[in-house]
Amino acid sequence: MLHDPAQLDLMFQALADPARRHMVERLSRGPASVSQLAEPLAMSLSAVVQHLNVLEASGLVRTEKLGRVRTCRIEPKALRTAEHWINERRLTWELRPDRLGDFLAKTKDETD
Amino acid sequence: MLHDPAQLDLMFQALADPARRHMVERLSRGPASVSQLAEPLAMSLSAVVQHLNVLEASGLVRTEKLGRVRTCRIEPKALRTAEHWINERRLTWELRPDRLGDFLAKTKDETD
DNA sequence: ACAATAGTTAAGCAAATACTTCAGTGTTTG
DNA sequence: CAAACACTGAAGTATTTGCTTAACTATTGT
Repeated sequence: MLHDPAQLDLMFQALADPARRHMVERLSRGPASVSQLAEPLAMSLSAVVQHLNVLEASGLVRTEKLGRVRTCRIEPKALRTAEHWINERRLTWELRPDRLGDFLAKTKDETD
Repeated sequence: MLHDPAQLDLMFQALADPARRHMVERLSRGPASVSQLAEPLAMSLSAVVQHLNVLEASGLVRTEKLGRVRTCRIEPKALRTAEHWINERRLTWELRPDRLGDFLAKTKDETD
């Protein structure tokens, strides 16, 4: 389960845009067509398709075309990969011997 | 604990570059100076400073100057914010009533 | 068959990125 | 005090991004 730098580039880049995060957010509540994804966004359908291609290239979203409708869904495994990369760095820091005290204090009374 | 879109933009954008992830990775193992961060990277010190400014603007890294040395350290709270945004979307998807079966099956035998 | 629907593709453009080099600014050290 | 050190900032440049419009390709409904 090694982290491929190129895929991380694509995933974080994909998540760095508010329109694309909006699309991911929508898809987290269930599959949707391109037009459904486009509907709440203030931009052309063409722009939405381009964003969708970025998401698909990153692996965060998978799409499938049936007839004239392209149905999009989230790929939880990819989300998990991005999540995991961040989590590893955070824990490496928080579990350092000299920081462990701070960490335990924080997790105890959940002031964080 | 609402997610500020602009900050998420900056954080994911910051993480979308391999050099900046390398710097975060280094910093997760402990604080470092600018030159120490630059040492393993094949680019000018000036470029590294620019990357560092991106990281600092995103809130992922905090720096402090003492004498002529700028010491950089990771900001775990910011990492957690990014991590949390992804985690929320993934769980929203995985805990959908109609998907719950799949999710439970997967977490049970850890095939994932 | 015809029109409406759903999406795709290409071209073009302004703005943002990821560097470079070069010329500084303070800060230690000998 | 002078040289080395650790950055810092500005300017320039090539590439990438995030759109737009417009023309096009399939499907589906009447």
